[in-house]
Amino acid sequence: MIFSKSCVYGLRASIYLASISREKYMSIKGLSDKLDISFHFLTKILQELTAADLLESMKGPKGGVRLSRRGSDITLKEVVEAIDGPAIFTECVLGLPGCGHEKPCPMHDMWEGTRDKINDVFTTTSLQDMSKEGKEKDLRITPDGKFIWS
Amino acid sequence: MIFSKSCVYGLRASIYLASISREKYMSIKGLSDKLDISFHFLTKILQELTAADLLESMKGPKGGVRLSRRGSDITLKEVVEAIDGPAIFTECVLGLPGCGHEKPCPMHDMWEGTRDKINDVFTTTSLQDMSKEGKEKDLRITPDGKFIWS
DNA sequence: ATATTTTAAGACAAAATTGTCTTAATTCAG
DNA sequence: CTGAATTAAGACAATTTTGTCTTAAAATAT
Repeated sequence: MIFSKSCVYGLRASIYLASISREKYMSIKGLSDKLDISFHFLTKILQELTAADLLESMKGPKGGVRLSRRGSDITLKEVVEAIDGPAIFTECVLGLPGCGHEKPCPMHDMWEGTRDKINDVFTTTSLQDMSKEGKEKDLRITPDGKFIWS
Repeated sequence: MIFSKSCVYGLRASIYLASISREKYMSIKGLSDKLDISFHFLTKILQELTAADLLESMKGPKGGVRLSRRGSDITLKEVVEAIDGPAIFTECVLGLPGCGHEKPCPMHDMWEGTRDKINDVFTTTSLQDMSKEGKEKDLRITPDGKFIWS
């Protein structure tokens, strides 16, 4: 899998959050029900996004999480980096430290262009782009078909 | 990391094998020393490549492993698929089963082009391409600088 | 034939990831 | 102020990945 499960869950949750009002907080329990993800596990993942200042959280009744900025202003790359780190956007395929233009590995040249493309699409795509796409076309963001955007 | 460690080790080993004579078998011990990979772990990985008919193995003195076809005729994709499976070349970023043109997820369109590009470069690049690149330019395929192609 | 070298196979251990649970801290409602 | 709802934090368990070790099987050389 290209991203860890944590990262996929983080993407699903943040894309969904971009589809609802940013005024109110949404409870993690509500999110975990909606997205069919274990509540406690999702809590831990969202804490990472909160620590990365992509989400804001609030305790107590009426508490929950919400995007800290407009969905149009948060890129998919930011979410991925907050959870899986920057490796996918920067790292050598063979995992060689310091691999780069100066000191490449044999796969460097064939991979660099593709890696840059991955970086590009994740940098230029916002959470809002994804939530809009999903909501307008009524696409699912969970394995089962039960998910609804409303 | 984009590929599992097993997969990276398998790539390093098969690229190296493409740089030497296909007549003789190279012992896994020799490979593991050269590539600085645990002997037993590498053995298991190479068994997967042998099971996938990318390598041939021979027991006993003078035994070892060698490419089962010319290095120019084995793609990087075959090696990756034999170890990590086809997911990276086919799978949805959000991990949704059945995600595709018919039944996409919100990320499908933005990802498909990049995924196809990954598929392309791994399909059109052979083990020989990589070993030639590495040998001619004397590039490393291990983290330390001790590796030598000769 | 026998001993040596080497891969094959699989049990086992360690580490990382994924998932669960409990307790504490904070916020809101009455 | 008190109680209920909710996130924060971290201990713990399960699973997967990574790595090690032992024994068996096969091939070579003498």
